[in-house]
Amino acid sequence: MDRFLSNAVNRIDSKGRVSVPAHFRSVVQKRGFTELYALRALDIPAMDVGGLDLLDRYEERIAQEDPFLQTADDMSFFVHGDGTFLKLDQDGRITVTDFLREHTGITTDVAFVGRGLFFQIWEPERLKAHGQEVRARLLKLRQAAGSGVTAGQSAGSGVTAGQSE
Amino acid sequence: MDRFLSNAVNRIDSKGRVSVPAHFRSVVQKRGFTELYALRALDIPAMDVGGLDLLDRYEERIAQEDPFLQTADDMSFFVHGDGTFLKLDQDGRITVTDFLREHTGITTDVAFVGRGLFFQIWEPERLKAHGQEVRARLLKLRQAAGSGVTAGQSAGSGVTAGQSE
DNA sequence: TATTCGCCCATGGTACCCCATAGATCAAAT
DNA sequence: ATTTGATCTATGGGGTACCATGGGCGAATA
Repeated sequence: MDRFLSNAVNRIDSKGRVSVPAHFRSVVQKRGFTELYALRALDIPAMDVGGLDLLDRYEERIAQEDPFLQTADDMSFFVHGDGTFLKLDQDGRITVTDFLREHTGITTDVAFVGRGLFFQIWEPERLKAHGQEVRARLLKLRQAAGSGVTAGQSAGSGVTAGQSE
Repeated sequence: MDRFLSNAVNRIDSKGRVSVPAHFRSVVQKRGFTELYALRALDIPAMDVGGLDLLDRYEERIAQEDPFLQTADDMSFFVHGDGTFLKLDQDGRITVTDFLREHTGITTDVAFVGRGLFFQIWEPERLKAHGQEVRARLLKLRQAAGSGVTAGQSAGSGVTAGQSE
């Protein structure tokens, strides 16, 4: 399997390090990532983490915009300014910096959530709350639109698969 | 990686010096910048810092304007008249001049923000405020983008709509 | 002369390397 | 099925190199 799947909660040690789940590490290796790129998610207190391809994809998107309009500038500000590299140490751990803590609210434990081509980092309690919100939204969506909706909507999303515990 | 990424806040010492983040310095070297140019960003209290290519970028923008309009002349004046060199000392520090302070509002601390091919210098509090504005605009953009976005929105991740796959 | 600027070194903190260990997981064997 | 043993994984800690920061000093400048 070369997709990020399932989720796990690990503890931050006294030096501020936390193990990336072994399964995720093997995916990272299989996909040939040498560095991890982490980005603050827009409207949720989580970091999106992936390989350089994640960054490439964003930069391609930015390139489509008129480089002198505000939108392109905003996007670059977001992708470059609110992004960072996470270095895996030799034991497969990352250092949880203030930058990560600030956006996520992480203090002592880190939740890792597989999302297919990338994964996310959460503060465990907030993840739980968010999971319930997502579930409620999906339920409402299905009830509103009838039976065929689930398949049609989840086509480009991966939410239904990745979020379930 | 040879792009300016992530952000950091460093303190100005009693001599008016501040360290450029080590990661940025390595990018400067990798990209072969022999000198750093600092230009006033157009509509924000920040300095754009980069190599010669930074000037090219600005001039390209000016070229887009009608040369008979005042805008082009204003821009040229602004860019060429208000640029400086930033000299890195042996320990990778730059001196924060009054010129920098004036445009940015910097007093005791400097925020460095990666922007891909260049980086920016901000007063930390103003940066934070600007970041919130940018995020709000991007969020609005995504919500306005239409139906395909719904899934991407719960996926919570990026500027682009189709997040996974 | 007074001030600034560039170069040098010192230091505390942090990030990274290496190794150790307890618990979990899995396999084979009884 | 239970037990036993080998491997894998998360976690802890020691040591080291790097980095941000502070300060000294001499040369250039005003």
